[in-house]
Amino acid sequence: MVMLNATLETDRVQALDVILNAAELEFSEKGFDGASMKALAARANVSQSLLHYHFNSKIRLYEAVIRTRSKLINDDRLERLQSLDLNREDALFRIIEALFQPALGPLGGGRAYARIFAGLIAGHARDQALVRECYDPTAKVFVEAIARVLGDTDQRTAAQIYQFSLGVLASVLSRDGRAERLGGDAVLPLKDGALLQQLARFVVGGAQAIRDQTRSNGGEPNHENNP
Amino acid sequence: MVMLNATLETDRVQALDVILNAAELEFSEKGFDGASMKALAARANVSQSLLHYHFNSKIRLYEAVIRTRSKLINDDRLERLQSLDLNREDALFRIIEALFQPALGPLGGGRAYARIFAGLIAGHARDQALVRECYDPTAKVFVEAIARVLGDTDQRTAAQIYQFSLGVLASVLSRDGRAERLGGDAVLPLKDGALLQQLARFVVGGAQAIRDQTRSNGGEPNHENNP
DNA sequence: ATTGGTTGACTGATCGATCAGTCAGGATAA
DNA sequence: TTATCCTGACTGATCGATCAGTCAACCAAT
Repeated sequence: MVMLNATLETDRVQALDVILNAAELEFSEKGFDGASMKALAARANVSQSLLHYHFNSKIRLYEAVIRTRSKLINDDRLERLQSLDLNREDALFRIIEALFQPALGPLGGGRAYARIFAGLIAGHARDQALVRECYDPTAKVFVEAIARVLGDTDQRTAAQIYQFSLGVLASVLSRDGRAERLGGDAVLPLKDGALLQQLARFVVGGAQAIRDQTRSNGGEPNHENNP
Repeated sequence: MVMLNATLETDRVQALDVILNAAELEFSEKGFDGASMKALAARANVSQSLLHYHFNSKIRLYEAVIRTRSKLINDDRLERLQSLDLNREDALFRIIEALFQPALGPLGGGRAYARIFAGLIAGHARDQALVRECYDPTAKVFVEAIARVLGDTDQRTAAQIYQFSLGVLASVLSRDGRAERLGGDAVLPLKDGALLQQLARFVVGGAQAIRDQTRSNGGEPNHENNP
């Protein structure tokens, strides 16, 4: 009896999560417009009406998915960042790790959230306000950390490095075996740990290259064609 | 009379192009599923039936848009690549320029094709075969060029660098002012020329960082957790 | 030069299917 | 009872696609 009640209550509490998980999968595979509430409800084993009961509309459900997942990711990101010693030699590398790891790991929703994230990078008008709300605050913290670690690098350059980094991350998140395809016949995919190392190394190398160039130009990267 | 005929003939020849241009804009703004044949036809000032008359189906029209644009971009890419001296000091930088410039310039469809391209990076199952057909051949050429220029770098690593590079490109192509937003209040967007320099510098720095690390590990980047 | 047959470009009307969303009401626990 | 959770039945709108048919241009035969 107690167990039954507990189970029922657990089921009820989990009802929203079941929907959110199904929605995350559906939106990830089909995109917002491609996903249908009917298929989504079938995936969650609930009626389509229940989706509207809990989330009112398709776009609200979509936003809920992103808010939920982005909060998990960004909380993890900030926690990792705060535990870093920014004075260390490899501080930038650690910052990039802190930025990427939460998205790559199980907290990032595995493969489920990947294409949604990549879609957000694409910058659809529909998602702009949502990105502003869910990702900009954490992004600003990381941009400042990057600027500080890179020495006298200004915010603009740091923001660009951050933008580039997210692009690199997105290219890997929604991986479909293309790199392996292009690499040749018998190429095995990297394990996740090694992939993260490779990613961070690439970004750090790129960031330092930009930093060095900017410095040698006296802080003005676009000196050409300037009036 | 002659002029009238000429005008009519010109109009008829351009009809397909008008549709393709309208489709490119519509797909870019709304995505494949978000775009409707009705709105698309209205944009091209033709009847919806004409779209099916010329292209049979929505997906075929979508494929035609990508085939057309990707051919322009890739032909330009290969032409630039072939005119390079890969033995120069800055060969890698030039390769990346050859890879990015055609997508950033007017040949890349301006802003129109940007989000379609970014969407392809996202790796939707629908687009996989199309990417294979339209982009893989040129991609392989660039991967080989990167591998050669980086010295004794294997194809796998070069393919990864290529994948990262496309991610960086995509993050910039569908730009919505986020970098400027994150960079602070009074940040002006970079001019396109300077942006390309910044992009190429970042990628080259990242590529060299990966190359150096791979070399110091004896060509095996993922030495950890390996049985 | 005028006819008649043929083709290609194009459209309006309309199809069945599917879309997101609504609503009255059942089920259940407090 | 009251409140909350949930469903089946339903709606209007919109989707991509198909259809018969219009129109102008061309070609060949007279």
